[in-house]
Amino acid sequence: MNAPRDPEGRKRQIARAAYELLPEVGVGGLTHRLVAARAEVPLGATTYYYKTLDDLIAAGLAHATAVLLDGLAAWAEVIAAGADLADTLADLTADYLRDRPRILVETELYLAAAHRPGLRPMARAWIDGLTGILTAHVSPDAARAAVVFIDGAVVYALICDRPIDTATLRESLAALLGAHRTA
Amino acid sequence: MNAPRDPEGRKRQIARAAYELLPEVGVGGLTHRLVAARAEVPLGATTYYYKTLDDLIAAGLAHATAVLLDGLAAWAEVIAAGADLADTLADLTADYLRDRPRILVETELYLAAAHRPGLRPMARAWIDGLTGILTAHVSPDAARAAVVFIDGAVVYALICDRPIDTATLRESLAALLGAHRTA
Amino acid sequence: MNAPRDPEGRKRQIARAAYELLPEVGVGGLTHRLVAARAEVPLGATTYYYKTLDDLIAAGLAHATAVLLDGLAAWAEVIAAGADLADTLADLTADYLRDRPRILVETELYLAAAHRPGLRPMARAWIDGLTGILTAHVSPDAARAAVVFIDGAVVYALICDRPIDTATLRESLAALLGAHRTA
Amino acid sequence: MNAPRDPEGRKRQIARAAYELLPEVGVGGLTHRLVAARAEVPLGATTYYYKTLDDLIAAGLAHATAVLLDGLAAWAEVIAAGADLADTLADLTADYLRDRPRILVETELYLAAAHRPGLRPMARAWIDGLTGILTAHVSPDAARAAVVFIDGAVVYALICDRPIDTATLRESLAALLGAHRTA
DNA sequence: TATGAATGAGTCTTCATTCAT
DNA sequence: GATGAATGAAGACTCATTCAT
Repeated sequence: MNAPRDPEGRKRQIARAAYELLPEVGVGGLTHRLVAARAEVPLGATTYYYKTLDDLIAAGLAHATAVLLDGLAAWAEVIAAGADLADTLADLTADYLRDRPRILVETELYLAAAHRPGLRPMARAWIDGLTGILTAHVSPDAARAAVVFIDGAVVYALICDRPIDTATLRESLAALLGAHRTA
Repeated sequence: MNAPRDPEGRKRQIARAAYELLPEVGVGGLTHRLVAARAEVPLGATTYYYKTLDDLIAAGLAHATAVLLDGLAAWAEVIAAGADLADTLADLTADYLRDRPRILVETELYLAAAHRPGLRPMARAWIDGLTGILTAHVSPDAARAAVVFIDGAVVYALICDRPIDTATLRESLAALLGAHRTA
Repeated sequence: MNAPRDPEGRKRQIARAAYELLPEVGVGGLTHRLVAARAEVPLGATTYYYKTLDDLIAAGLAHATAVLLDGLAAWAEVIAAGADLADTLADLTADYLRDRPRILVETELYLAAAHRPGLRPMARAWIDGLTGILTAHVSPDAARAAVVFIDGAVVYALICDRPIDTATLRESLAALLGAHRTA
Repeated sequence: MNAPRDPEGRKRQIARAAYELLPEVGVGGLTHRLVAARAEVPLGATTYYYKTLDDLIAAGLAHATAVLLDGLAAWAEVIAAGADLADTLADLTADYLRDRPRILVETELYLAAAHRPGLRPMARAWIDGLTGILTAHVSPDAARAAVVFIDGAVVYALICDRPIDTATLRESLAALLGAHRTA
């Protein structure tokens, strides 16, 4: 599908395929063959562009991180737009929680990073990014508390089918953002 | 260590070895061989007692769940003892977050359950258990919000080396437990 | 199901289970476990009564042979009753060909006997038995030719779904029984 | 013997080894390892070219079928040459029955096809092929009867050490080819 | 006598990785 | 540069068989 004479594109295409597969098969289920098939490139291409399986996994997770950060940029805009912070954040979070592949891949990233320190900067990018955005409006502690709560809601959504509803999110986030104010 | 001809003990021994390995190698890294070596039983014993690798993983996670619930019973006692709820909970959580193998295995359980619905009841046991304990003191929504926050703190601790400090935990938990009061 | 205190019956029960399984899984698919499950006896019973898997297979095939010879006795009666030989034989054969498990197990027996000379007497029992019955009415050569044809019809039925029809059987058998007359 | 980097040849070589082993160990006794050793290729090569054991077995049986059909082509020529049909066919059959590996593998094919419908077309190739050849000279029913008889002689030869002698074959085949004439 | 536990050999199969082309 | 072939290690799993009880 992609001309062999576009190395950059090929490499991205492979990383993207790895990213797509992550929520489906998990980090432990990723293989060169699976990625090659999904990316519709020959098997050799996957090892050519990513020397080892770990590299390939890292590439998939890096792509995931990029997507997460893209999403974060959107959050930043909405939040900057100004309405009530807890409200806005609750809405954004509720939307996010409905995107199961995304929260799955985020959690895969976290757990992979827990086992391999090399991946931690990527995992922290989401946390730090969102914390940074919120810090424009509340204290760092409050911001971090909100982020922690949101990540708790993510894992909650993974196993409880029915995620926390928006109203509850709003109330909790309001409480957290309101606390620490004096800190 | 465990004499043959003690099927019950043997089976538990194997499950325990699987449990021990989970934080070290993750669900995806668990193999019959690894478990057999750790449990110091012949390879065949692992498949004799647990027909498939999935069974073996489930056994390890079930053991983990039992340990988590044990821990929860201790929490229940301390909480019942009566001091300020947010204080107590913050202390318990802070201790818990320092037990890296434990929070690793909890997260492994969550992610595994996310992929395999059959494991979800085990994953929910912790959440529901703690929620139940807290519901004796606060509204269900507040209880659940606190639990969500604690689980967020767990994944935070996994990748940020330095967990949330006790004071921040206390303040956040107090805010969450205090909110929802009217709900 | 069978009282442990009826060794003879137990042994027969196991052999019978092996026999039942043969058309389903073939000689190569027979295992102690499968037989134990089918016979509803503990695993140990299968190895207790039949030292080795080969013994167990032989027992199943011996049971099959006994069944085949029983069937042959019925044939002998019908044939002795007197109607036209080719007619009678064609009818009997047509019925037989419709009993797929039976012709499957007969062929399993043949092939197993082809590989293991020790089983050949059992395989020959059917051929020799039927030949003997027919020899009362036609020359040995004609009898044997008819038997050979019938066994050809058996393997034909195995793979062609639709067996040779009775009319064709009758005509062929009549021709074979009529030939060799001078021999 | 066969250089790597000749995929076609390699694949054929493996199929051929499987084919050679079939009369020796039977379908049930065929393993990747056995085939790899016989073909003098590494173990991985067998699974590289034939994804599953079933594929490997099918490949061996397909090779067998090809050999059978080759033999049939020779029969066609001899038969076309013209001498008395029953005579010719009896001679060809007698020769065939002396080739034990060949008749073993033919029977393995039949039985395997009995269990797995996917293999039936291969099993029928021989039957249909020979029937077709004979149909040029006699009625379809007569042709098929002769083929059935020949296959009966095959299984007979497998277990009776001494196959039917040529004279008897001739007489039986003559009778069968002569019958059905009016049909 | 009878049986469930136990095990080690052996099977299929998958895959990361290497390499010739 | 790119790729399909190639392979050896490793894994899950099955089972005949043995043996303590």
